Amino acid sequence: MASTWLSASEMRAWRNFIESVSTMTAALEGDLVPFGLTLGDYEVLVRLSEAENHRLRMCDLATSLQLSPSGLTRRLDGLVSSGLVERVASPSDRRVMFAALTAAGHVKLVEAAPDHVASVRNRFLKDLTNEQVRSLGDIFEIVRANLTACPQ
Amino acid sequence: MASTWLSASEMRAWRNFIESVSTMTAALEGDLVPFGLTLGDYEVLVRLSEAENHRLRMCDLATSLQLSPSGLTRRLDGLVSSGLVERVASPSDRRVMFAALTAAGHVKLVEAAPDHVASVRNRFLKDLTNEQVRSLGDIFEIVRANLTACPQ
DNA sequence: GGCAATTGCTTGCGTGCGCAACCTTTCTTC
DNA sequence: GAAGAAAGGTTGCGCACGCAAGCAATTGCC
Repeated sequence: MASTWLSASEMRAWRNFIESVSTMTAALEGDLVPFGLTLGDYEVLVRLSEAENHRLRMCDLATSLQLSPSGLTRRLDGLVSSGLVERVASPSDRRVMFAALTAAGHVKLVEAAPDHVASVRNRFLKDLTNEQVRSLGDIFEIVRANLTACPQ
Repeated sequence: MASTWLSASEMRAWRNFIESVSTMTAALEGDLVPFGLTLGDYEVLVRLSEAENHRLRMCDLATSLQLSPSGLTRRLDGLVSSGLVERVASPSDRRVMFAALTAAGHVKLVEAAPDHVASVRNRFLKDLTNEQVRSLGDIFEIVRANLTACPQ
């Protein structure tokens, strides 16, 4: 059961999964090009739109996006120069910067979201039964829990 | 059913999935560091080891890895200078180059494989039931089929 | 209260990769 | 068989990101 090799079933799951991930990511990325957005950019907009006052501390945003601090700084540079996000200094702690959604950023998100959602459905969920979608949720909830529990 | 938004179940599947992917990739990558290998490098060694005569044409390897031609050229540069892979000119078609596993490359793969497999199991499959693993295989087989069928 | 440790963010550097341009070899078409 | 099209690989360039170092502000400890 727990041999040093993968069983046929495990192998099948792993290979199909790995293969799907890269292809799907590329497809989702491509679907966002018409909006001038990267998948990464889109994620930023989503997190900010869900946050209180449409703003988040850089470090919180970074961990939420699983991005290094420098990575987030650079990604934000792009979004700021596109006018979708702005940096706001915190009055209470002068070390921290907030990333804040601008009006234009909110508009852009509202504009792109339906397409992106359709994209997720088309590229990912389309041919799955409700039962399979539910199962998917269960499975990756377990995987996620396991990953966060892991000693790294 | 096919609204412009994701149902709760779809949302759960999507979010857990997306979150898991990046974390898991980082973890698998980290587990290979002791061997001086990248996940990408490891994939190259696997493909070559499975190929006839332990060699593949660059272009075939590139598509198999979902990598651009230039991307593969660079990745191979690294593996060649590590001595794990060598470039072999094709006698029959002088445009093509083979990427061929060296003896050292084979040794390295045999050395790293058990750890990597354990890594996949620990980070991914560990807490899943056999039924869930089977289901995972089913699901991503469908997803893969859908993705390859998609107009891009 | 003052000095170290910590936290938060940014910058310099290196790496990996895609795209476009390029060269070479082979295939196609007449 | 010669000219154009296509296929296979590599190189120049740019971009995104991680790591280590650095700087500023805050917290902790005595």
